[in-house]
Amino acid sequence: MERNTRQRTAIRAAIERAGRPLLPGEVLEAAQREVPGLSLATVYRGLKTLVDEGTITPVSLPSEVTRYEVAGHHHHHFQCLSCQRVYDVHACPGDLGRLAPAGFSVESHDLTLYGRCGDCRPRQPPSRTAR
Amino acid sequence: MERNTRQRTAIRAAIERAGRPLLPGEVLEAAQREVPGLSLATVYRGLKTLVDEGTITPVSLPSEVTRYEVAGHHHHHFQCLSCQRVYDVHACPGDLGRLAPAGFSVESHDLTLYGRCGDCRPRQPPSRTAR
DNA sequence: ATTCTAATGCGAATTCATTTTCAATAAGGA
DNA sequence: TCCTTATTGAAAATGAATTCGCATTAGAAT
Repeated sequence: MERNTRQRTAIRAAIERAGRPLLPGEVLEAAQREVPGLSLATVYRGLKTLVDEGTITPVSLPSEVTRYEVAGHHHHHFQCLSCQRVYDVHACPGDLGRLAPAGFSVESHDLTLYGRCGDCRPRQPPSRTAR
Repeated sequence: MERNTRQRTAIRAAIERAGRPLLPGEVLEAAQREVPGLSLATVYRGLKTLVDEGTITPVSLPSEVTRYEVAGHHHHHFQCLSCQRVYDVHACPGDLGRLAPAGFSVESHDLTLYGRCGDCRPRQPPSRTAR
């Protein structure tokens, strides 16, 4: 039977706190604040368990290692071109079936936006007249 | 200086003929019809050269090995859930910047549709009355 | 408290796409 | 045709992510 260990709890908590998809390494770093000795192998084992029980879902973006986030409803992602972090986008263009070639049926879609996140976007420099 | 070898020509031709992004292995298989002894290492070398000279572009989809297709304008992709082949989608929902969280700036986007391609979609079964 | 065994930490081992090494081959200019 | 060297095939080597082996630890049921 499955046990509640400190490490697995820390892994789950790290992902819930983040509110965005985390890389295995990011999960390790975050969860180590709670369980210092935590190892990467245990993170992988924990991620697998949490995915199996439906608590979290894998998030795969082009050319990126799979991240993990709390399982939930359909949404998309935004990746910052500067810090590479991934954020949820709770909006969806919807009805994209019409874009597919004739004779093809569309069942789902993935959308990734790229740009600068709030932290990495350069602040609006003060205008000359505003000084 | 760069030489025109049979193998590199076959690699380029295979990608042009396909009209869709190909995996290195698919390029190998297709180009071997022209150059039977062709090796995968040479395919990788050829792909690199063709990317560098701007003839082809890499196509990366979530959880998928990078494919290659003839370089061209902005478009998206469709992956068949049955045969895993990838097709071009020459349509775009456009203006997705509004979907991003406030304070984020969007520079580009990737969209992948999933479903059944023309070859894999089950034919409309004849209706009972049509028999 | 005792017991059973799932879970962990660590390092070694895998996996698999891609790259490199190296001797042999073949473009293509002279 | 001859020569230089880019290119190739085959096999070995990489590199990075993920998994596994195993002795040890620690949940949690009794």
